[in-house]
This record gives sequence, structure tokens and C-alpha cells, in this order.
Amino acid sequence: MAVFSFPKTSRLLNAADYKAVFGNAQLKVSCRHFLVLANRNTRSSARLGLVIPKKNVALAVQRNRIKRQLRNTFRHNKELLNKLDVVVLARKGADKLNNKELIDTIDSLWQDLHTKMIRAAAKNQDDR
RNA sequence: CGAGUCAGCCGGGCAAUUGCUGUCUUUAGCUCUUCGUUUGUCGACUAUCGAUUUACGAGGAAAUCGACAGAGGAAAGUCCGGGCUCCAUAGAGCAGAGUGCCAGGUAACGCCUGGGGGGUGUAAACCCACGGCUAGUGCAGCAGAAAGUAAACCGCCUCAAAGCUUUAGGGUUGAGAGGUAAGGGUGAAAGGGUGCGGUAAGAGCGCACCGCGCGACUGGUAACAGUUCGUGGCAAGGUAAACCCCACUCGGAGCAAGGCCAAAUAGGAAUCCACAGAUGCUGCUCGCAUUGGGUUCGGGUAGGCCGCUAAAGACCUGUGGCGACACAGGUCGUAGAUGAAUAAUUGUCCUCGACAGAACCCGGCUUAUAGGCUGACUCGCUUU
Repeated sequence: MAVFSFPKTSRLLNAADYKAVFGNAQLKVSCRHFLVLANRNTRSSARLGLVIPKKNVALAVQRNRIKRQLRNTFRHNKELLNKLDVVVLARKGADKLNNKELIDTIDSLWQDLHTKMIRAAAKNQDDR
């Protein structure tokens, strides 16, 4: 399997999956335009879910663009986020960013999430 | 050449790399699974059955290889109309809603075509909620004397008390009474227009012409039109996206429709009302269907498949029709997602790319839209 692919096993597929992340978010990263929630899963790979509310991004074209960019960067950074279920929420004004700015901000979010995950794992080991 | 009108069309191109969805296809082995045959073991007990297991064959899922296809002219607003599905076979009456010049087209329409009438523009063309206020009821700010069975502010005219003046006749001012819708003024609008006659002054009071109403005739399927005839002096103000009247149309809910499969929970508990009611079919009445129903508590629920894309389909040709369109023949085979694909990055070219993303499917309307192309027509200028 190609390294950067994005099959259905890499996505959150139903309401239960989303509920699990929202109800018990272990990791949180945010910036002006996005909020990222994440949770450890028991699978071999990371999974992504997207929440782009119509209220925050009015035009369907813009919502599609943001989703595509998010998926794109996700599949390029999958190795960083291994064994996490991730939900990305768009905030108001996210549609104002162009593609390049979008990629930059999301990439830095993935990095933050990665370091947080490592720190949390280390802490867990300390606790034990 | 410039300005403009209408109709139709296009809506960045190419390459590389990395991805997504669907259909078809490849696959030695691996993973899961169904069915059939088969090997061994165990149990019940010997007609066999059940559990487990070995191998083979066939199929499916997933994965994999490759090929092909993959947003719009508005996909949008959800404003109309239909198909489709369920509710009764889609029914009756009232209420309600919609449409509103005529004819045609269409599955249907509030759409389209052609025609009539009115308006705008030099014109090509464009615009019109364009049935009825002589069925009824209602409404109308300011100004103005008066605004709907008209009306007398100024003016004009007649009569005229009284005053002044004059020898007298008379002259002059003129309270008041009346006539008058021609003139002034107000207003969006003052109850036909112009002219002549007429009159105290005026007035459709009379006449001519124009306009208008009604009837006939002619033309037209009709709306309607008419250098036609007759008749009426003329009474008809505006508003029906005011009630209303008239004509025609409309049953309801929507793909989370609806159907199938699988799993799970439950065939619950409490309480209230009950053989006539309750529920569903728009509001009401009838009618029809179902058989207990409502509330609270408890439990469960957007898993999969079908519906789902071949369609009132597109293009070409012919025939009929002014046209919308219809009929016949031929060719093509065109997204189908579902936490929701149709893209990203880089390079390059140019005219430097607007508005914007399918969600059951069509026909329209409306709104948004960078830039570009084609055709027909109109007006102006120049040249010949």
C-alpha cells in the first residue's frame, strides 16, 4: 500500500466514531481558524474526521476546498499521527485563507499534535 | 468604422508527480466468509445427528494489477409545474389557495410560441398583475369654495334696498336676491374636446367635426378591429397585488418517499379514556381504512442493499407547422457520492481565469457571473 494513500479505513465513518472523539478528547490543539481534537485508537493507523459547519463557512465551494486540503495534508503527515482518531473543526474565517496559508497552518497543527502526543505518552510511562 | 438590439455558444489549455469515487478487468500466495464433497477426533447413541478439524472445488468480501469515466450554465434561490413512492381506486360538498386579453404548444405549468390591446424608443426591439368598479360594499393625505346624487372663492350677468350726484332724464357706489361651469385660482384629477350658432351672461341649450356608450353589419376560430350603418346629447372619475363578483385549475405527504436484508431491544411498566371512540387520509362535514388509543417511564434507532440514474435523454436528417412543437428514421450511451469522491502540488503558455459544488429525476422562472466567440437586425458616419 502506498504511503500517502487515504482509504476508508483512514476516516471516521459514523456518528459513533465522532462521538467517541468528542466525548473523550485526550489531546487538543487549536489556532485562530481551526480546532483539533484527538484520541488514541486501537487500530494500526490514524483516522481523520472533518467538521466544517455551514455556519462558519457559508459557501459549499469553500467548504469543499478546506476539506480537500485537510485530507491532503493528513495523508502526508499520517506517520506523525499514528494511532490517533483526529477531528478537525473549522472556525469562522477559515475560508479567508488561500491554499498555501491553509497548508502552512495545518502542517504546524499536525506538528503540535505530534509533540503533545509524545509528551503524553512519556507522562503515562512516568505515572506507571 | 462606431453605437445599439436580439439569439446562440464557450466558461483557462498542456505536462509531470501524488491522491479519491464508480464500473469493468487481472491475481501465485496471504486474510475473512458461504456452499458442496472429504479426513480424523469427541458426545449422544448407533436409521443417523451435533460440535470440532484436514484437504479439494465453486462463489463472495477485502486487497491487488490495469483500463475507462468522473460537477454547472447556473449544480444556487427553492418560486412554480410534472414524473416517481406511500396514503383509498384519489372520492363528494363547504371552506381555502392559485391563475386571469385570445388561440395554440406541452406530461404539466404561473413556462413557451403566435396573435390582439396599451406604453417606451429615431429604429432593431423592449415592457405590461392586460377579466369585471354601468352586481354590491368600501377607501382616498395636502391644497381647494367645492372631490362624486357635484360644487359658486374670484370673475361674468340679471334684478336691486340704500347712499352720493344731477334742474330733469340719468350717472355712480352697491348691501342683498338670483343666474352662470366660458375665464382665473387649487389639485394627480374639477364630470367630453374644437368651432359656429345661441344667450343677460352662460351652458350639448342647438348644430358640424372629433371622441365615447349601446345595437347591428362586415372581417377574424377568438381576443379584437372597421373611412360601415343606426342610435343616445353624453349618464359613466380613480382604486379589485381593497373586500368582492365571474371563469378556470388544485387531495395530502415527500427519496430521512418507499421496499428488502441483518442485528439488537421489546412483545414491557405505570396511568388515563374506551365500543364507541381513537388514529390516518389538509381545516370542517361526509366517506374510506386500521383496531384499542393517548401520556409518562424504560429500552432501541441514521448498519447494508435496492430505489439511483437510460432520461418527457442528446445530436443529425427528413416531413408537417408562421412558430412553440409534433412525427419518422439514424447515431451515441453521458457523475452517482452518502461524515459525503470529482482534487492537490510543481512547471509552462495565454487573452491571467468570474459566479460558484450534483444529493431521486426532469421542464421552467428568478438571481450571480471575469472574459471571449458566432449569427441576424437597427441607427449614424465614411467610401464607392
